[in-house]
Amino acid sequence: MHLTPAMQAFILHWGEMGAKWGVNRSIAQIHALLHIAPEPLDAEDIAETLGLARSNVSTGLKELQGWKLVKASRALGDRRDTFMAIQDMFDLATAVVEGRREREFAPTIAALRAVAEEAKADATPETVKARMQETLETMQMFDDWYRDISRLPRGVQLMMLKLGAKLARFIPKG
Amino acid sequence: MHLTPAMQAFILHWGEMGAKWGVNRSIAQIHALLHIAPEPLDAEDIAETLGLARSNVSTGLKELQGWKLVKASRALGDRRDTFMAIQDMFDLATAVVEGRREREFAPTIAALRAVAEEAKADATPETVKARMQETLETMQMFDDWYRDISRLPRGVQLMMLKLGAKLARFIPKG
DNA sequence: CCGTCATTTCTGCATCTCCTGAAATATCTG
DNA sequence: CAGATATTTCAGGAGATGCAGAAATGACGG
Repeated sequence: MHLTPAMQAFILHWGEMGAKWGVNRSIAQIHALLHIAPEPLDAEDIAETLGLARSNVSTGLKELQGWKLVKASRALGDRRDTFMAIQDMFDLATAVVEGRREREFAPTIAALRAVAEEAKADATPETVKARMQETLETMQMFDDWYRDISRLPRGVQLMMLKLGAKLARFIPKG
Repeated sequence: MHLTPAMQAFILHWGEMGAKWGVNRSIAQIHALLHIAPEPLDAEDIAETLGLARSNVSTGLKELQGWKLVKASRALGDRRDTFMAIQDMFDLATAVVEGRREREFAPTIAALRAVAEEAKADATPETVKARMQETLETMQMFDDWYRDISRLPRGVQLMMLKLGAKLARFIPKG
């Protein structure tokens, strides 16, 4: 697939952003390419376009599918897969947040909960135990909030986003 | 400073979490230690406790101060700095989010805006330009939302968090 | 202005991550 | 089942990151 300079720049920036957030740069670039691509691409095409080894693209695509950011499909009577990124930006954001929550945030909360429990048994000072507990509770509060919100219908979520700070007006006092 | 097994475990998990989110593991550990420490620690103490080179602790502390997660202070008539992490968990979360927005999210939006502009001039296909535009607008929407919310008083923010999905009830229809 | 103590910068090395190309495996066709 | 095509796995190497220790810089007291 031919890339115009602007498309190259887009992919580059997307890759940078990924790198800063702990995502492999190449994988982020593959995602960027699929994100702007008007039609599904096959792995070979991606490898050529981005100048990556075919094998890498394979691994990257697998990972992106694991995050549910990319879907594979195969045209009838074709032998190779073609790949497409989630189209809707809101769905994309949801998938990313949900993925990170599930794989990184939730397990950390669970681990810290166990640690806080362990602290009760060993010689950990009271003040430290209290800090751990507070940490845990706040993280849990954020997690609960996210899970609450994520269950709402998309339309309501969008509304809340667009209302932004104005929402505060409708909050019951006290 | 002596670490009980639970404290060690806490620091380890905090470090792991940091690593997954693109933060240097040692730096995350330094932060974890300061986070649970009941009183301010000096750099020497941190280095010993975590088994890091003194120089690395220095760099790490500088970075943590840059993120406004840690404050340095010096007792009157003392020659060495002591360090303390933000105490309130909500303040911590705010500092992290604000830091990332400022350094990583906002610059990316700006870069993508420039790219979208560039795309108008070069041979980028219409569909691709549209995708870029949509991407930009959604990212901007999230950013606007965050900036809106971040300006509200802490009490209101807490209220919104605790209300969670129930907030949807107060959203005006339409 | 010199000595002490603390901090920071810098250099080289160890480790880890990531990528490539080759080999192995899987899938489909005739 | 043999051949063709696509995908995945894997071992090795290149490059990036992170760390320790040495050297340089800075701050303060006398």
